[in-house]
Amino acid sequence: MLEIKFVIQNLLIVQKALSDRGKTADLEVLSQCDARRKTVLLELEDLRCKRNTVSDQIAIMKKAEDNASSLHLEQLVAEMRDVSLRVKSLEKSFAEVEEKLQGIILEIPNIPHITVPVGKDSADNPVYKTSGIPRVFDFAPLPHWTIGEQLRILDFERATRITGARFPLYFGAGARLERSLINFMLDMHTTLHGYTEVLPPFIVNRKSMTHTGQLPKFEAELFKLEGWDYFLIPTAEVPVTNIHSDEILDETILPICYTAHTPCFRSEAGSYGKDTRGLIRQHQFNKVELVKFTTPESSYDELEILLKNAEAVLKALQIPYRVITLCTGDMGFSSAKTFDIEVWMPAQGVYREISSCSNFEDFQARRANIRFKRRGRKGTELVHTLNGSGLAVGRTVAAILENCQQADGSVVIPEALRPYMGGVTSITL
RNA sequence: GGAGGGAUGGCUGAGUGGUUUAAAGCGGCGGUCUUGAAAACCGCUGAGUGUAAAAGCUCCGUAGGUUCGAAUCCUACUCCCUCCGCCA
Repeated sequence: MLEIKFVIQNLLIVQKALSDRGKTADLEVLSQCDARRKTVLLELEDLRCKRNTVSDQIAIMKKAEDNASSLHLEQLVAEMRDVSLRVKSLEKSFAEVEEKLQGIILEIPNIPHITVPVGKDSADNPVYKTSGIPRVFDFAPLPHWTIGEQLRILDFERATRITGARFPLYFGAGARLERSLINFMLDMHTTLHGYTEVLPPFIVNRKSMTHTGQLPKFEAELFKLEGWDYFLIPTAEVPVTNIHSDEILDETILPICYTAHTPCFRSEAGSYGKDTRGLIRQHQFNKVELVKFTTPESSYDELEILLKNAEAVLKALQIPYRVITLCTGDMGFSSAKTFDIEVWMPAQGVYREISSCSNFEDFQARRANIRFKRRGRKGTELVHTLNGSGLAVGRTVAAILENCQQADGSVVIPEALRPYMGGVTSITL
């Protein structure tokens, strides 16, 4: 959420940010509401002040029990009865205009950072860096779903029987590969990169979803629990960022770095027909997430570090990837700047997103009321929040299957992962 | 599911209708003393909004209600704790 005061004072900046994103918002109505809010509040505070002072007077008079002033007292009480009614009616008007204001401001996306390239969609995302050289195959590489089914470690058909389309079902070495990757990633981030491991709830309330920006605008993307105002998490970002909502943190404990493995649930509304095969686009998938809370002045340095921490996983697995900077039109609602890591998928011959690392600046912190206090300074400031996938686990399995496949149909396990696989060096039938 | 207790500032915790603008302690900041530190002592110290700075206003789990006036009384809800039952 942007600060209303900032939006009112910088209408042109916000207008440009919106159009760069290819979005619109009713800023006209917003400034009207803000003006009305001010008028109502002014009158309301005036009346409340009067009520407070006269009520104190009444208290003093009652204590004095001065009979001579009892008539005057009755008059005052009668007058205050009227004032009180007007206060109530103004409070109602205030609440109404405030609600309208909140409704608008909650649906305005974050302002892209100055370094974010302006562009319309994913075609305009510039490459930030490339790592590793795609392997040259002396046979036609198979897509991961074919490899997985041939090795009998993935079974999409039976998964459909259990639930429906777009749910995963792993067997044997496949299930173990997924589990190994989760442990491998968590171990790397906790021991090498200084993150604290967290195991959060997989179901959150409406407030938490609003804090991180999934709501109120994107409810269609979420799975909601019937009979509850609870949702399945689409990413660990939601529960982990909300760990510190409504808190005032001490400057000295920043940055706070958390890593968490959770399953993620997405309805993938509007994605019918996209990536219908394989592990790329599922309603349920595992992800290891990285979340940071930082001071405003360090958040962009921390974003670079976060990105490197995520990259380190693919580097260790020796799988080629590239990093792109998302342009204004392709960036998520809450983000000020996002890097996507895209892993090489040889069967399709394309790079596919496997991680998304973002700095939200104070956008989520303002919604979630996450502040920090500097030593020896009055007042509080909003923290900056960041997060990134480190990495999407299902997609990593897909990348390993495709990049490490052999002519005989087997898949060689990357060396770094072998200790987690009980020393297994390759998956064969 | 049944019974009872509770929710107050960064933390602990007093406060059952009005000159209390929420006591006190801890923590934090500053000072005195000291070569330095600790201890002791003194002072300052909730969050927002608003202002040039003030004043003012809001906030005692949330939402309503009663009242001239509510942390305090009433109603509903949420969450937490204890005990019983069930249970991985």
